[in-house]
Amino acid sequence: MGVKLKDIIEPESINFKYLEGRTIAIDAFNTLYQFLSSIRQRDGTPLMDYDGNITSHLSGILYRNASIVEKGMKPIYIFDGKSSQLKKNTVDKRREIRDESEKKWKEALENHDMAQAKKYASRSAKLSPEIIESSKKLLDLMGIPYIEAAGEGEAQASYMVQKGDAWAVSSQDYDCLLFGANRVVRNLTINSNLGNLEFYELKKVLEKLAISQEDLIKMGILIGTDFNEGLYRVGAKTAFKYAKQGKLDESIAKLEKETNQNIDEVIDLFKNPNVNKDYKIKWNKPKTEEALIFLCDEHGFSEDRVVNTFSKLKKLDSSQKSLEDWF
DNA sequence: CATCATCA
DNA sequence: TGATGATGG
Repeated sequence: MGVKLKDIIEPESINFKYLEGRTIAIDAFNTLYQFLSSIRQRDGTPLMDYDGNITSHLSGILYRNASIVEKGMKPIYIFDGKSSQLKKNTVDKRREIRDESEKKWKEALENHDMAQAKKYASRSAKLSPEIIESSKKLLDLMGIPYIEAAGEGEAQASYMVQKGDAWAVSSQDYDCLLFGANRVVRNLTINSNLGNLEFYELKKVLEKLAISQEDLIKMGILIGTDFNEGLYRVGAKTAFKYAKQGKLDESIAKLEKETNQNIDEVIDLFKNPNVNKDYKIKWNKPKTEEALIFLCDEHGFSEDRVVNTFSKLKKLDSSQKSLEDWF
């Protein structure tokens, strides 16, 4: 879910042209959840191969990345590492909702209510180890690099933008702004070019609100993050009001007292996140033959489609120098 | 979600 | 040619 900052920050509207030639650090778990929840049939059944393995995520990765690369962007995927103990409540709550949704999905199917079935099926999506492994394998075959975060994927991606190794983070969550990512892209989907491709520049966000990065972190904490419960009935607007009134610290103190949480730990998690600083990024030549075995032979994809889609990946091969590298 | 076929 | 709905795996 992430921190709900939407009500106080205005996105810039951009198009793909703006992202051409840019390295985009994509939050892998965030993206995989989107694919798994939305790439489904009308009754909510995900795409599957003959053996019953879920393949929705492979479909999403294949087609979206081919398009991203064709448009001249350079994607890197960032996978979550070990999640913080502070996130335990959030993780537990999500699992509960998932399990509940799975039951409701089956109930809806028995009642032949397809709309409800689809709704609850999408909420029941979960990332199994097989899904994560097969996603990494496909990225590899496409020549797209991925990195394992030490902790939170968003923290790692944000660090990489700060270092200049990526130009922006792509994630649906606003948490990256708390982690200090200079640039964040939302809604990076193929059909987002007309209208809803959102762009946030942290520096401009802070300037416009006239607050510091630390203020933003504290506001996020008052609203509630994956790592702490927020103050009751405090959303983005109220938190911003507190910032303007100079009441952030007293509100944090109140939160600590009322909910018995150590907020210093949460602030530290955002300011000094656990990140992997030793990573390398390299785009490789796509392995089309191997991909055909993996996707078509093993997972039932159409050969024509895979061949056609892989032909869009040519730009990625860093051994093939592009024009700008020559000058 | 992304692609494809179809229809105006 | 672009909007719409079914299909993909």
